[in-house]
Order: sequence, then C-alpha cells, then structure tokens
Amino acid sequence: MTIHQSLKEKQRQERETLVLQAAQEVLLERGYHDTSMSEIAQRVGVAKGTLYQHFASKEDLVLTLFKRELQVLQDAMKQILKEQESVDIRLSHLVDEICRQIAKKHMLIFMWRESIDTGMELDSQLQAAFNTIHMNMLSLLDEGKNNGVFNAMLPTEVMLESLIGMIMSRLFKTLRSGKKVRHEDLVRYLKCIYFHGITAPASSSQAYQLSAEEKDNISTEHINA
Amino acid sequence: MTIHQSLKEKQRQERETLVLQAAQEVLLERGYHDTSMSEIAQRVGVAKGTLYQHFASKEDLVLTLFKRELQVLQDAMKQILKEQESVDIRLSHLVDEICRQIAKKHMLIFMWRESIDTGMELDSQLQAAFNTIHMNMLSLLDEGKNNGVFNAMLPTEVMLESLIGMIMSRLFKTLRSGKKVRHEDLVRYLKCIYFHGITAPASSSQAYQLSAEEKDNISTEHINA
Amino acid sequence: MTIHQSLKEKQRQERETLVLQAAQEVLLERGYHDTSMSEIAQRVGVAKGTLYQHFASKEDLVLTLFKRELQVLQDAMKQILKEQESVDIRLSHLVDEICRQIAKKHMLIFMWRESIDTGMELDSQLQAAFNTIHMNMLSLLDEGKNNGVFNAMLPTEVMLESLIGMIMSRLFKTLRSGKKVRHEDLVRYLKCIYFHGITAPASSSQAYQLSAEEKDNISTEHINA
Amino acid sequence: MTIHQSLKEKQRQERETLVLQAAQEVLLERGYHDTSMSEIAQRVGVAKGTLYQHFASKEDLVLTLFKRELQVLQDAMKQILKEQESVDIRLSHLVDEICRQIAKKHMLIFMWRESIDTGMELDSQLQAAFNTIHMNMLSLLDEGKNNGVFNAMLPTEVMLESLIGMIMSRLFKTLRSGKKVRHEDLVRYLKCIYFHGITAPASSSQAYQLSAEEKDNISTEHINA
DNA sequence: TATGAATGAGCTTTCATTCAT
DNA sequence: GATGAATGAAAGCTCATTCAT
Repeated sequence: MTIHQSLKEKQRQERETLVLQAAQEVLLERGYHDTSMSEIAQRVGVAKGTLYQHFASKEDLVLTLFKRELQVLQDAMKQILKEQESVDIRLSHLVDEICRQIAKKHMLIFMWRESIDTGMELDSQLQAAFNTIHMNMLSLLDEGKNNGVFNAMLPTEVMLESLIGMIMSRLFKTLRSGKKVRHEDLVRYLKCIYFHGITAPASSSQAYQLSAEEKDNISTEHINA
Repeated sequence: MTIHQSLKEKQRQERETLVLQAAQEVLLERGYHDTSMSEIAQRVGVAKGTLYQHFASKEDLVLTLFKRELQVLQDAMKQILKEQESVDIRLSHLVDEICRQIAKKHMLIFMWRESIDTGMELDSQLQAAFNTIHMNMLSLLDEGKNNGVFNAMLPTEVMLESLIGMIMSRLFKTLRSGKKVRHEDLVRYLKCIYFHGITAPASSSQAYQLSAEEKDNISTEHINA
Repeated sequence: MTIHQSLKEKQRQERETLVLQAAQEVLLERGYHDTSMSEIAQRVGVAKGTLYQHFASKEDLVLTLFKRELQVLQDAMKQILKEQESVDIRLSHLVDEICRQIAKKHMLIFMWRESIDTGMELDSQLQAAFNTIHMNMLSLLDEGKNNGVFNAMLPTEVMLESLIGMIMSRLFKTLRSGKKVRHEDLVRYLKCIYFHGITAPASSSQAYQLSAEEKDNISTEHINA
Repeated sequence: MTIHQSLKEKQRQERETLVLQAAQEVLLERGYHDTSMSEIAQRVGVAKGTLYQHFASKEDLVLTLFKRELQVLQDAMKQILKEQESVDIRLSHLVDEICRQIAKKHMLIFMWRESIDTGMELDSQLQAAFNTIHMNMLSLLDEGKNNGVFNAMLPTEVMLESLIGMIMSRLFKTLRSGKKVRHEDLVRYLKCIYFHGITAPASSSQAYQLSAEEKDNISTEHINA
C-alpha cells in the first residue's frame, strides 16, 4: 500500500515537473499573459483539466515554478556562503552562479521582471525566498564593507540593487543571442565593472590597476571560477 | 477662424494629454496587458469611444505615450552631448538626466521593459528613437575609451548594457518609495559604482574617492544608514 | 422674404441631392451595413451632423433615396402605360426602361434586394410605391392575358415575379462588368426568353409544346385564380 | 474506447448541427450582418464561447452552413446529370430539385444573394462548389443548343443567369408564404415560362406555338426594339 | 483521476446618434 | 444651421476555470 502510494506519488511528481518545464518554455517564449493553460497542457500532452489537479490556478502554477527556480539558487548560495574565501571572492562566485543559471534559462530574469512589473501578488513563500536571498547578499556586502574590501560609503541596498540590475538586464538576452560575447567573458566584464567601474585604471599610481598578483588571483579564482 | 480652430485644437491637445496621463498611471500600476481601455477612459472621465478618436488602438495609444517620453529624453540628450565637458562629465550628466526622468514617472523603465519583453512590435519611429539614444551613448563610451578615460578593455556594448541595467532596475521604485535615500544621493551612488565599482578606494591615492564637493553633498546620515 | 426662403430652400434641396448621390455611391460600393454615415458625409464634404438635419436616421436617408429612385421608375412607367401600343409592346418598353435604369446605376437591384432581405421596415410610402408599380405591371399582364397575347394559363403573379427575378438578377452586374454582352443585346435576349422561352423555335412541329402529361398536371383552379 | 469516442463525436456532431440550424434560422430572419453570435448561442441554449469551439469565427460558421447546403445540391445534381433523358427533361429535373431545396429552407437564395452582395470572401472550397454547379448547368444548356432543343441564338450565360434569376427571386418567399400557389404548380409555371415564355400558345392546334406571323412580329418589334 | 466541452466575464473596437459650441 | 467630439450600446472574440462523463 505504501509502495503503491509512493509509486503514484512519484508519477504525480514527474507529471508536475513536466508541466512546470512546459510552462517555463512557453512563459519564456511568450510572456505571462500570452501563455495559455491550453498550450502548456498541449505541450505536456495532457488535458487542461489535469493542470488544475496540480495547481489551483495559472498564477499558482507560475508561482510554483518561480519557487523551484529560486530554490535552486538558494541551495547554490548556501554552499557559496560557506566557502572559506574572502568576501569579494564569495561574491564573485555568487555572481558566477546567478549568471550560470540565467544562461541556462532566462527564468531568473523573467521572474524578477514579472514579480516587479505585474501586480502578481507574490505569495508569502516566494516573498520569503526573495528575502532570504536578499538578506544573504546584503550580509555579504556588509561584511565586505566592514573588512575594508568594499566601499563603506556606499549604502548596502544601493550596492545590491545595482548588482541585480546589471545582472538582470538585457545583457544575456541581447549579447548572448547575437553570439558577440562568450558567456564567461560576459560575466568577467560584468564583475569587472561592478567591482572596479568603467573608469580606466590609473597608469601611474595603479589605483585602478590590478597588481600582477591580484590579476592572477582574479583570473584564476574570480573570473575563471 | 484661426482663433476658433486653435481653441478647438488646444482642447483636443489637452484632452489627449489627459488621456496619456491616465494611460501612464494605469500602465505603471498594472502593466500593459492588465490595462484596459475602459479603465483609462474611466479615469479621464470620458467614454471608451472617445479614446478611439485620439488613438487608433490601444497599441497606438501606448506607442504614442512612449514616443512622447522618449522625445523628452532625446531632447535633453542633444543638449548634453553639445556640452564642452570631458566625456565622463557628459556621461554623468546624461545619467543625471535619465534618472531625473525616471524619478518623475517610471515610464522609462516601463518602456524599456515592455519593449523587450512583449512582442509589441515597436513601430519604426520608436525603434529609431531607441537606436539614436543607443548610438549616442555608445559614441560617448567609445570616446571615453579613446581618450583613456574609460577602460578600453571592456566591450562598449557591455558597458552600455550594464549602465542601462543599473539605471532601469528596481532602484528607483524600491529605494525611493521607501524614502530611504534622497534622489540626488541615489544617483551619486549609482554613478560612483558605475564609474569606480564597489571596491574600496585604495588608501593612498584618491582614485575611488568622491570629490570634496561630492562628499559634502552626500548626507552622512544616509550613507551610514 | 419669400425669395430669401426659396433660395435657402433651393440650397437645401441641392445639398440633399448631393447627400443622396453620395449615399448611392457608397451603398452600391459597400452595401447597406458597411456604409457609414461618416463616409457619406465625407464624400459630400459636410459634417456628419448635417446629414441628420436632412434625414432622421441612416434608415431614413436610404429610404428617401429608394423613394426617389422608385419615383423615376414610376414616372417613366406612367408614360409607357399611356402609349397607344399593344400590351406586349408596352411591356417590352417597360422592361427596356427598367433595364436602362439598372444599367445606369444598379440601385434598383440593390433596393429590391435590401427591401426583401433585410428587415428594413419599408415605410408606408415606399410600400405604396412598390405596390403601385406592382399593380401596374399586373394590369399589363392581365390585359395581355385577356387579349390572348399572353398565356392565360399562367397566374399573373407568377408571371410578374418571374420577370422581376430575371431582371433583378446578377445579369447586369456579371455580364456587363465582363463586357461580354452589349446592354441592348442583353435586354433583347432577356425579353426573348421571357416572352418565348429558351426552347428552340419549332422548325416544323411541336417545339414549344408541353407533353400531354405536363398539361394535365397543371391544375386549372390555380391557373385561373 | 472507440465506442466512447464515437459517442462523444456523435454528440459533437449533433450540437454542431443544432448550431447550424439555429444559425440558419437567424440568418434567414435577419441577414448576415444583423445576425449576432449571441443570438445564435441563445437559440441553441449554449454560451457564446461554445460556438467558437465548433467554428473559428462567425464567417467560418456561415461558410460551413453554406457548404453543407451546396453539397446537398451538388449530390442531387450528380444524380440528375446521369439520367438517361433528353436535356430538357434533365434540366427540368434539376430545376425541380433546386426549387425543392429552396422550398425547404430558403438558404440557397440567401447564399446566392450574400455571396454576391457582401464581400464575404467565398473561400476556395465554396467558390469551387459554385463553379461546379455553374459549369454543369452551362454544359446542359449547351448540349441542348447543340441538339436543337434550346434556342441556339441565345448566349448560354444569359440563359443560365435568367434561370437562376427566376428561381432565386422572391417567388418562393412571397407566393408560398401567402399560400396562394402549391409548390408543384409554382415550379411548373416557372419552367413553363423559362422554356416557353409568357406568350400565349398559338390558337389553332399547338397550344404553345406562336404562328409564323407572330414570330416575325416579335422578333422584329419586341426584340429589336 | 483524467478529460475537454462548456462557460461567461471581460476585452478591444465600431458607429449611429446626440449636442455644446 | 453647421460642426465634429463625445457617447455608449453592442459586436466578435479569448481564455481561465469548472464539471459531467
């Protein structure tokens, strides 16, 4: 009986995953409003009604998808935060991870936009997930400011939002789709700008230059990570 | 006769402006798809049909709104590009201007998002306007790279997209709505990060430091908040 | 004063005629439902509101147009009926006249169709006009039957409707538009069929005869009705 | 499974037929433009949306109805053309059939009118069906002319259009609705006029013949008038 | 439990008619 | 009188959701 149930439960999970994958596809192709329950059902190969056995509504379906995606990010983040590295390197790794997930599917960008633009009342769980990520990143930035690694004169919130803005921009859609820039390079440039700005490194004093040591560090650890 | 006509024309313009304002409101609140012609009409206090005397369709209405907003930006940009200042200062002024416009109404952010996310076929005029702005900013960045002011190792496109990403983020919506940061400070921080990155300035030289003038302007309470 | 009034009245009449002409044009091009008051007004070069000073409604406008057209037919008919000719020749002339009017503008066909197909409640005047024409033609046919010129076994109503059906068909639209047949020939063929049928003229024997069986089947009660 | 499917399919067909019947009713009562999907739905007793599960659009619904009706005519025509009878008898049978169908529901008349008057782009299938019927009738008439049965001096197209005009007139609507004439008689009269004209048959023996003198009279006066 | 036809609220758009100027 | 912007009822159509099978 238990086995039977767990088998059924397993099948249920599998179907749910299939639905979420199909939903992701359509969502990314058409956007929230032009995504119809019919099309999702069709892609999975089930009837519309079946979707409603897994999800209470279209919104619920999308929210669930969002949560799963966020969970992946949260898990990766947990690992990165535990690393025995300096803040800047941990932050660098985190950026790598986010960009990697974005590169796979632009779901993160999509979520971020939808959750802001539409009224789609983020339910408490999703809100919490966003908050956790938010807090963790703020902590990282604060730690860096306390350590003298990051500029203490910048409000941490502004630092965070700037980073998210840069990452969640059209960068990946536009530049990657045109095949102009390799993903790794793109991320490296991004981090370079975020950490050091676009101003040219001072030739004489090396203010903006990276020391040879630092360069090695970055190219091997931050950038190539 | 001329007076009569100009009076009617004036009224027409006024009503059209009212419609566009109402549309802007609803658009910002609900997003394109959840904005209904009914609600716009209701807010202006006219009948639905009246909207169609000014605009051929919902899309036309929104596009017109977009064009007006972009025109303001384009005009300001024209002035700024003519300034007899160094590239970094001109770019700084441009960022000021964009942020000022965003602060007034978040229409720019909205436009930028909608124009990317939705298929809403940007008509050729709007496309051209976007391109002009894009080109001008790329020129500015290239000039800076040639002058040795900006980091020549960064691809100009990436520099541009990063800037736009930072500006068009939730920053203004989130931080300004919470009244945590004064607008001027917010812009200053933003530029600081974009130009110099979040890394702490090297102790010796002042490369990453804010000018004395700038420092004074930044109220310490906010920075330390 | 009277002169002044009559001048105004004259202008009024002229404008009304212009409106009716424009209406006719659009009606013929697009059909009743796709004819908009706006387009009529535009073609005349007046404002929509002006139309309503002449006609109470769109339906009234069209009805008035119909009446004028019918009046022309009625007047011509009056002359023809007075002719000192045999019935068949008078009928022939009448057919000529109707076809001539149709050829000028297909308004007659249009009227006939609209007045049947749409519910457009024919107002009493128009009804009366139709009736008058109807009666006159029936009289002509009856006279012919009494004179032994027309086949007395055919119910007059059927004779009339057949004639109208033939005339008001696609004939003029189709054949004339393709320039296949000259108008005069077309009318001649039409009358030939109506008067003599399509059967080949008997060279020797019974070309025009009905079989005995058919004759028996025609119930005399109906024919004499 | 098959049984289950066929049951569903059957129900589907039934409902579709109901919709088409209701559509036919309203169409006949009000004409294409004044027929609303709402009213059709109301008469069937279903929601508006249901109609769109069967037909892609209002036009599609009507076109489908037209095709079904034409198909019935085409099938009957096929049989008639195969008959081993003289052309005039086959044509006579064809007229019988068309009139029979018109008598049942005036859909044929309606179709014929709408297809001419409205721009309703007859889709290629319907166009083809119309053409087939057209061609078959022209062939029949030509055959008759070649056989010396029909008057070879009349253009076949004119013969055809005259016939259609007579049949598709108000005859059935008007006369049948007044119950003045029995259907069979009506058709017989119609054919009598079409085959032999309204002119009285020659007095002496041959019921329907014109004397040579009369013939001359008509051909010179009526026809050449 | 899966199905998919049915539902109906709600959307964009049209246009005859009105009425303040 | 002439004007044409404003009106608003009504149309065709969509799609998330329900529910009988």
